Amino acid sequence: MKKIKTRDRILQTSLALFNSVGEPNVTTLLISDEMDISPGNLYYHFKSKGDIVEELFDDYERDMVDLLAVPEDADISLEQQGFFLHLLFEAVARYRFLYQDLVNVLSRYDQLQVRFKRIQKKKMIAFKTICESFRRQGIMAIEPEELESLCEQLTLTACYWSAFDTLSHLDDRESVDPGRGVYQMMHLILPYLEPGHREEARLMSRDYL
Amino acid sequence: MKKIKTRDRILQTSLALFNSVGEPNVTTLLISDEMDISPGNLYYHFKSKGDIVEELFDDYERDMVDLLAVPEDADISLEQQGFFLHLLFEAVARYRFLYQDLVNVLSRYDQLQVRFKRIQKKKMIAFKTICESFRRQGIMAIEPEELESLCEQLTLTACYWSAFDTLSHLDDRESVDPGRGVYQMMHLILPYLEPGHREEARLMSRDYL
DNA sequence: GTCTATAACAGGATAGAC
DNA sequence: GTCTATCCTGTTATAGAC
Repeated sequence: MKKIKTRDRILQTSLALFNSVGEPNVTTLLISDEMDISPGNLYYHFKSKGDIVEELFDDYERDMVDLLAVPEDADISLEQQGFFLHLLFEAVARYRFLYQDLVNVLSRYDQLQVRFKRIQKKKMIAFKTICESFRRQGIMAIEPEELESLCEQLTLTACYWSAFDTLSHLDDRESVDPGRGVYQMMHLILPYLEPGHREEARLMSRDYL
Repeated sequence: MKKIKTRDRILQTSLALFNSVGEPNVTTLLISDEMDISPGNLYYHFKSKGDIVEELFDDYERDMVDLLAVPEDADISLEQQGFFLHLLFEAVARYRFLYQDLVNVLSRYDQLQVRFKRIQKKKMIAFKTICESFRRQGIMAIEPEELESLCEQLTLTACYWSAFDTLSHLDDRESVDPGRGVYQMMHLILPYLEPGHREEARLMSRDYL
């Protein structure tokens, strides 16, 4: 029953508010208000709002780098891939404020831009590695040109699905179900799987609905 | 050689600035400065910045409604579909400021939210209509479940491709090439086409690169 | 570490002269 | 229609007491 340090509570509260009403709409005053501390106290722990955003981005980056370290020449199963996608969508959902106002946020904190792009590239490479593994195992049959286009599509979808989903289905930004995203990603891959494995993957995808 | 009315120049300049640096980063002062008029003059023509955004949105909505009026039971060719996609991406690129900071913009002008969602739905229906037409003509073979997922994917891609593309490839937001987007959309459809037509579509898609 | 008060500033918007 | 000057508000950030 340890009590959480104020500094950490600020990060926690900020993340929650950013995700629910959008980073640009969250003022330092709103954060301190929500926590029942004074604005001055907030500025004792962080020298600017940007610092809070950056520290949250650090966390995001760490999570992503860990997750995207896909082994180069392992045999990845369809099931493992489903699990991977699940974790990926969860991570994205945890920091969805970044994605919801991506261009805006990156334009105001431009040190983040390079780092974000680097992560995007890592994602794309991870997808490629997985597909290559599938191909080696005879699970997938795909031409190089299609592979390129598929991986771009997977990266785009991983990036924007949650924003798209909240936009079209509900009006509150509180809860996001990663399942639909995983389902959608699997359906992108499906057509390129060998007929036998395709059925297996289709059945698996339905579990995520 | 008629001279353009100030009111229209404001709309024009605003759109250009919104697209290039993002709507939230454009102040009314920046707009008037760019046009070499006074801020007061701007407010003579529009009672608020929001009004400018709304009027631009009106244009966008009109363009979209026109474009998305796809005839229910016509036989649509692959070529017509390519042309349709081309026009769609051009329209989206013209108003890309909306998409780049979608959640943010829609949260600040909430009258737009409903209208935007309505357009999104229209897009999805247009894609469905086209696919149904392909199926009737024996160009496409697809299960209902995949059709649903494909149309969602097409809608998502139409929405976010340009933002994604500018993010990953260049650093300036001035010019957007709609071609890559069309190519990518075609490659989403490709796997569901009948083998004969698939080759035709693949060749066609390359023209857009 | 936390508070209150307030400075400093930016952006949206208005008033009134020309 | 257009200008200059100015107000108002919200937001970031700091100073100094407790």
